[in-house]
Formats: sequence, C-alpha cells, structure tokens
Amino acid sequence: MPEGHTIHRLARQHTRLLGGHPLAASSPQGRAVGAAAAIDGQVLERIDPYGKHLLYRFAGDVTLHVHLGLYGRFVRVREPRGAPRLRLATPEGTTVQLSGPTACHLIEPPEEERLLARLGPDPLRADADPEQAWAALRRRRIPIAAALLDQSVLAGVGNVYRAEALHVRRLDPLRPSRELEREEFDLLWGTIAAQLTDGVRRGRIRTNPARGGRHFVYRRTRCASCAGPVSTAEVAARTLYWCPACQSG
DNA sequence: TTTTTATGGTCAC
DNA sequence: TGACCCTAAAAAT
Repeated sequence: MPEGHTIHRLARQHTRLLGGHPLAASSPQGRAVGAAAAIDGQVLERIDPYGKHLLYRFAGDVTLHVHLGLYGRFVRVREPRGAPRLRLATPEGTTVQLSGPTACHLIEPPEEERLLARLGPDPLRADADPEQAWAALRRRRIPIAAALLDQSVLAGVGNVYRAEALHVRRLDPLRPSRELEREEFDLLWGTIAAQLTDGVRRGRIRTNPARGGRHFVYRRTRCASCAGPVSTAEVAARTLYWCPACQSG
C-alpha cells in the first residue's frame, strides 16, 4: 500500500514500460470511461510524481491525475483480466491495470495548480524546498506526528514513515511541531528523505536495517531498539506508534 | 465463509 | 469530528 515511495517507483516503472508509446486505454469498470477515451491512442510523454499524486502527461497537453488512496494499486498483467478502473497497454502488449484508486481523471491546468498549491515539498523531488516545510511546522499548533501526515506541510509521508522517522530521530511525536528546533528539523528531513529513497529502491518500506528487522515501532508491541513497550494513540485519525523510552523528547 | 483491517483523502456539520 | 468512498488480504468464525 502506497506512501510516497510507491508513487515515485510507479512513475519510474511506468515511464520505462509505457513512455513514448501510443497507449490503448480503457475503463472496463466504467468509472473512468471519459478519461480513458481522451487518452486512448495518445503517446505518454512523461509522468510527474508529487507526494502521493501521479500526473501522466500525454501528447496534446492531456494530463491524467491518479491518486491511489488507501486501496488503489497498479498491477502489470500478461493478459487483460477482470474489470479494472483503468487499463493501459502499449502496441507491443505491455499492459498495466489500475484498481481501487481514489482518483483517476483528467485534470485541467487550473485544477492542477490548486492541487500542487496545497502540497508541501516532496523530499523525493529534486526541486523540494525544505524551508517551506520548516515554515509550515513553525506555523502550526499541532503535534509533530499530526503535522507529518498533513500533505500541505510535507508531501509523501504516510503512517508508516511518520512513526519510523520520528523514532529514528528519537523525537517525541506529541511535541508541538512549532517547538521543533532547526537542527532537529534538518535531521528529520534528512531521515525522511533517506527512508523514502530507500523505499523507492526496495519497492517496500524497510526502516530497520537489522537482520530480520523491518520496522522499529510501526505495528509492533515492543520497540526494536530497546525492547520496551510501544505506545499507540490516534493522532490525525490514524494509529500512531512510538516508543516512549526512546522518544522521550 | 464472513469480518476486520489497512501505508489516504474529501466532505458536511 | 465523523461518515463515507474504494479493494484485497489477513484474521476471525
């Protein structure tokens, strides 16, 4: 399931598999027939990932916006099967299918502008400006753990990375984000960028490099660092995991 | 076989 | 803040 690393990985994969080809597009499931019709036969020129959003650029200034949400996924298939929201195929027969996305529609420039305007910097993008995230964190009166899930503060972090990045930096997740010190922020940004980058490379989230390890605190009952009990709480409508012993602030 | 759960986000109140 | 949308796999029965 998708955090920012999944989206950037898909952008690369699909650029390689589908880029430069005129694509056959269809929407067997029926909810994206208009978008499919508009891109059917068009050449895919580029894919731009922003946080958890994907923008597929086709010849003729047509852009398809895809957001996987919690359940959406792309699969590559040998033969068309089932009733996906969107099916894309090259003339050579390379086929990918999208099912369960939150968003799969054409997007016009004004709407795209609004979309990008409400996204904070994405640490996976070369043009990301950490100063914007820093300023947003200083502005808000919410816990750091809530701020990290707010895509207008910083784009691409989801529930796994917020828990794991805060643990690696030994930060108390419930501290107000505005109390974060500059040096702490710089280290946190670096950790998030490194973890996301590693996720793109692996195709999965693995924040604990130890043998047999995967996460330090996410979905764990005991901390992988100190073996102490992991605390949980609902923060920003999702379950936050942290180790109070390691992350005392 | 059915129910629960999940790495996300929007909208109405 | 809560209701709701979406899908698949794990967990419960």
